[in-house]
Amino acid sequence: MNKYYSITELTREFGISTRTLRFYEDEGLIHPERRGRTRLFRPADRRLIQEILRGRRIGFTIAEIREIIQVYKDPPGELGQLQLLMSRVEEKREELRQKRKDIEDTLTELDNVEEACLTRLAEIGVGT
Amino acid sequence: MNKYYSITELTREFGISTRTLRFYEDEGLIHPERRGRTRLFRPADRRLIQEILRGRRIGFTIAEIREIIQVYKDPPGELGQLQLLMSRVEEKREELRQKRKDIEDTLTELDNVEEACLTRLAEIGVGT
DNA sequence: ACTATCGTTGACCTTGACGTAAAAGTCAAA
DNA sequence: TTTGACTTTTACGTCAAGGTCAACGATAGT
Repeated sequence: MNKYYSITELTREFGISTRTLRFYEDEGLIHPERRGRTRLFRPADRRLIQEILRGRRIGFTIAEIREIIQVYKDPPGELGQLQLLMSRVEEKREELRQKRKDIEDTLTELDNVEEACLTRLAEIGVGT
Repeated sequence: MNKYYSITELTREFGISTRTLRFYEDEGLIHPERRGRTRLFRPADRRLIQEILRGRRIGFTIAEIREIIQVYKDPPGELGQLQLLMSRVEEKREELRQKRKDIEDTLTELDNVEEACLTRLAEIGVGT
């Protein structure tokens, strides 16, 4: 009893549009099955979509996401390709570490904003 | 002796184009001084640009960045505005925390990719 | 005087990631 | 059988964030 998800089922779950999922298929990120013309998504497709959306949230482009998926599907066998891949992976990691630091800095900045707001609220609250 | 930075000085430092800085001025993010028509950037402008770029790296839109700058320049005095601001800040924080988690998950995933690469390299190395 | 380098404005162009609308097929419930 | 909810494809539209190009001014070096 292989479970299938319909397209709208998934759009509801993930808060995206059908256009987005069809677009991702056009872009070669996903390959749902078909019954006639209708798309049928299996659990594996669903998990892949989750990963795509995670990539999207952290700012990867469609092309980058496609590349990552490719690597998972069939990792390069040739030496030069492997070395190239590893150096690109290292680049990405550095980028992500920078991004994480940016986020942490911004989070503490938001702490300050919040504190300033609370102070202000207290002032106003006292004044009335 | 108030130091000034020229536009190209900053583009070189930050790896962006003059178009980008002029665009940011058009968008009201920065307000460099002028001598005639030429823009003169002061250290404060430079620091602001750094923060703008940090916002950009973590995926904030121009509009969001402008909003944040606004809050810093003059925090709202009215109660309702303050409460609105605080709830929006809380939203952003949640978004950033999610993003941070996404990044951490992806970083460990990249660890795995790298390891797989190394294994593969060893195989190839041994095979030849 | 000529050339380089750096600066300006203004206008249109491009790219990514979808949105939206048209026209039509499928299937279940009332 | 008609309505409603779902699905499809094709195709043009949009929006953000700049890129690119033209035409020009100021300044410095040779």
